[in-house]
Amino acid sequence: MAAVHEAATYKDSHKTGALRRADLARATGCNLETIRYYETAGIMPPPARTDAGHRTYDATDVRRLRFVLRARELGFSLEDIRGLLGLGDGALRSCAEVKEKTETHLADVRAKIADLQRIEAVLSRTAALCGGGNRPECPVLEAIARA
Amino acid sequence: MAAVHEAATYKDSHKTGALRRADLARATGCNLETIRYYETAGIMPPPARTDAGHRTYDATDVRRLRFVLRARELGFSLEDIRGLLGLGDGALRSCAEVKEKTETHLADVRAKIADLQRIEAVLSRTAALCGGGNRPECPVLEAIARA
DNA sequence: CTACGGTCTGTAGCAACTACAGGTGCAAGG
DNA sequence: CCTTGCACCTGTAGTTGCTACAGACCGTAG
Repeated sequence: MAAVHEAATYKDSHKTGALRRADLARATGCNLETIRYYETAGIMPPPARTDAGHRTYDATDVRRLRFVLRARELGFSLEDIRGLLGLGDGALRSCAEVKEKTETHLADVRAKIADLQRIEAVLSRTAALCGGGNRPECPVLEAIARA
Repeated sequence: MAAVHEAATYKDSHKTGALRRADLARATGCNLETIRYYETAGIMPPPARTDAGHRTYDATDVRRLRFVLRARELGFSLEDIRGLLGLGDGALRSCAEVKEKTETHLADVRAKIADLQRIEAVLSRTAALCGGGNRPECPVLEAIARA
């Protein structure tokens, strides 16, 4: 009675609260096409469809997609995430795997930070060489070449 | 006369000291196929060829490729590198461009470091939650979900 | 009834390589 | 002389994680 603006706008065949692909995208901040991509990539399950073949999502999908996007932000690969989502594994064994994956990934992240810090040092030293003056040769290029 | 092991092993048509693709790869640590890729990508110039069509390189190519690989290690894109290699520009204008590119890139690197440090903090906090015990639910997954 | 917007599918494109298939050339060993 | 075996040639497909487009449908509002 109260839900006038939600009612009967998208076929009777799904209950109130069902989301279209664009709704899921808006709800999560995910790109529209990425949702379909995640489906083919086995990250999101094949959703229910309306009679017309349109995908419908619910709150569970929103939670799952938010989890995925967050894990991506943290730098986990889709492969990792497939593991984290634990496709039909026993919970106890999974838990150890999750911890291992997290720690492996943490080590990767730390290594990457160290790399970038070395790079940062080289670049900032290098950029400082060029005072913007009109020297005959570019000290930046020479620094890179000579590294 | 003295250069027995180098002499006449790879056609007379090139001088002593000419390098084959594999030699260039070895001299620079670059992957064999990447050299060809850099050629099509406009990073390395099309090299001279033997009568049989085999590519030949020299010391200039070694220097150029080393420069490219070093710049890649520092995180410059191929696009950037094309710019750094300055395709036929005047040197003075180029120099300012090099400085600008370097500083832009430096800012990118710093931003990436900051991102990764945030990620590192989240991951290490998260991993610490799981003591390896046999809790019913995985605290790592919940931490990611709830972020 | 028609226009417009959302959805559907499949496919191509991006970076920056990497790798393989199928063909040729070339030098040395038997 | 022939064969073996390697290095090289080309073109093309695969990788990761998306993003975007074309062309066809559907469904609702005016």
